[in-house]
Amino acid sequence: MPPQEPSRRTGRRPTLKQVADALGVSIATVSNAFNRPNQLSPALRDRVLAEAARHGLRAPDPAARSLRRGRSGALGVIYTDQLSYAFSDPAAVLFLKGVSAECELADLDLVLIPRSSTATPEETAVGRSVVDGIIVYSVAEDDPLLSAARRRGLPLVVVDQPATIATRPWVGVEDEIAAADIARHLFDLGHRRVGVISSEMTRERTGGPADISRQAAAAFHGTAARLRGYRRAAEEAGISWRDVPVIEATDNSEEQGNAAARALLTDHPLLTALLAMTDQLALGALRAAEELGLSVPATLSVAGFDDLPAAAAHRPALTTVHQPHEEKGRVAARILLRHLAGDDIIDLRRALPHELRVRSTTAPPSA
Amino acid sequence: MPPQEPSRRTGRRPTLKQVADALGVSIATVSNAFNRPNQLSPALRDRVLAEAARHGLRAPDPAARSLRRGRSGALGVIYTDQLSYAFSDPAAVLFLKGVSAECELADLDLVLIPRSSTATPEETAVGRSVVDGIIVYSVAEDDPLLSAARRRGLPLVVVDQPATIATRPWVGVEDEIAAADIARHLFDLGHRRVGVISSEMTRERTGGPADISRQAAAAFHGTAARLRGYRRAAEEAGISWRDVPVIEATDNSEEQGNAAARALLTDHPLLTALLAMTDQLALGALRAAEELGLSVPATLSVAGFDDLPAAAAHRPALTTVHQPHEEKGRVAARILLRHLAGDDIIDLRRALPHELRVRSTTAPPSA
DNA sequence: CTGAAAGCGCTTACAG
DNA sequence: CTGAAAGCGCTTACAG
Repeated sequence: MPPQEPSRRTGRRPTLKQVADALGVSIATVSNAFNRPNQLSPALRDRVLAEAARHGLRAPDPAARSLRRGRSGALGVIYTDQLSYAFSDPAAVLFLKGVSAECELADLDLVLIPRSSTATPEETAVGRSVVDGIIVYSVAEDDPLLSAARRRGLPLVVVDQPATIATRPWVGVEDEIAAADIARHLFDLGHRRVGVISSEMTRERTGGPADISRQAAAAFHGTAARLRGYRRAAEEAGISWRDVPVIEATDNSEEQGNAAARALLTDHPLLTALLAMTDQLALGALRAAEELGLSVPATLSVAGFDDLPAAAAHRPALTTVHQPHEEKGRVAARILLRHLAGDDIIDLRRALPHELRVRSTTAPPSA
Repeated sequence: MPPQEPSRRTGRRPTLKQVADALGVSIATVSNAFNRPNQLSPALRDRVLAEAARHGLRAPDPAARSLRRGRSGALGVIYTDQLSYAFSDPAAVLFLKGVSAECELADLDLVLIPRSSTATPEETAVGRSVVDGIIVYSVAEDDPLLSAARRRGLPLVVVDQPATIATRPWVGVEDEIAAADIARHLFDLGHRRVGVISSEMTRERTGGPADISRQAAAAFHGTAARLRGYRRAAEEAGISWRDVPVIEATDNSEEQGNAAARALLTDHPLLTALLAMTDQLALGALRAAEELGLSVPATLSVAGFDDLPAAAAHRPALTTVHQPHEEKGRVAARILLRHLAGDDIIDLRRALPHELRVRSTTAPPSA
């Protein structure tokens, strides 16, 4: 018995077959009119297209075409966190801008893949998206979404995480070196009592003071690498890492930076400088300093990481490490495209340059 | 002859059939193991899933599933401009945040559809995306992408444009009323010589002074409606619209606001207030005033529209009209979802509230 | 320049 | 609880 269920598609879309029947030609010819214009005479093509338009058919059905062709013309992106948070994260917005610019050039859709909010395993969402490859943006090493993406067997490019054997294509910045650079800047200025405002270390948000064992558990590559960089610079300056208080934020917001700075300054009133792991956190720390009546950089130095547009715009302008967020997005998309085209995977790794930007929130300690 | 072309799919994905054959069951059973767990015994389901995992099969092929089911589990968005510009537009970013939050709740992909950069008609991109419906965000009435989207026959919800008969579902703000409100605020303060910094009127960016005939050609609904609101308030205040100079920006950036303010102030040195059609433009005008040494609001009043986060954060804080950008995104997504579910189209229209926010950039004229 | 035929991988109502 | 069969709508290599 033929299954008689009605199509779920709203409004019953027209098909190539309807157009072919109306014209008395084969569906291959209708398909060719859309896909290989020079396979048929201009006159026939015009007739086919006119008839198709009359039926309200603008293009062959995308799902059927994707199935038959084996590719969809879309790139997927998965994000650290809930998808909607990405739009509150200026670095992510710049990154997506870069990705979208490349999609535009290649005429590819950009699919933002949410984390499933349902009770089903997080794997479902990433398993179901119609995409040719996935950009994994700043996702924790132990994220089930990442393993689901890997198991799906689609080409992947990992951004801001160390590449593993399973996913060679990679783009990022030398986080450890960059972090050491900015920490060294503070130590070179003469600071000895420095506090660190760290990003989240694991997917479970604990927050608060983070001792060495907590630091060792960091699953976010970026956090772990920057912490190592800070530590290296401290030890090179002859400062024991145990003497550097580290506080962990629960998300990348100014509010968290503000709260963390207050906590640090309360517990360690002698601190002369704050090393924030992102500009958002640094901007929050700056606000805390202002509210506390501490003048920056005279009484307190503050350094960030990222060089968001807001860093240079802030008064005083924030000393930070620049990284090319938008370019990172472009490069990630380009690598994925080359990967899809079958390029040799050896070349699919790119460390992007970073640069220390000394501005007005850092100075030698006054004490 | 069977076509022998190899599948284009990278890495030869495993299929339900392979798993079924390996186990000696039907592919229907494998499908059921994924889609209707309680259609088979737990023991068999476990065996099927284990075998599938062994083959590296996490989920049924998305394109085939979309074709067969007649729906894809994805929502599309098209934007006014090049897709990558959306990420430089704070209002668009907030809007997308709202859309993505709803996608997350409904476990749907969010597909950002680019404009084709190739020579092919702009219609190709929007014709090919695998989506169940499309959100048309702030697109000009005469945009070919909009007509392409309409012709595709997919459910559409139009945002920030007037709804036409062809696309009833609609979300937006009462632009004309909101614009009249803020203009009236200026006139009530006693301003008589007011200049307008307008957003683009048509898809072709001309820029520069815009006389009444140019204004009448405005194809962007938001621009046209706000202009009408300004005009109404001016005329209610007994001011002839002909005496109100209007300058048109070529994009929604602070740079354009700065340049437009300078041009306006150069040609009309007696202006006591500037009415900017967006906060971005207003922020640029504020910068121009600062660079020109005009004190705000003592010498010059400036008003915006949108109430971006940067408006309240600016010193002095910008007087503007608040509109709920993120909420607009949420509502657009919800309406589309209800539309897809077959809800009565009558209810699918929502005007969102706006609110005048008087802050510190407006005051009575000093002259 | 045009068409017949195979098949992309899946889901579903129904029979057993 | 499990399977046979139909068919979603299309594209392609090839024959004519």
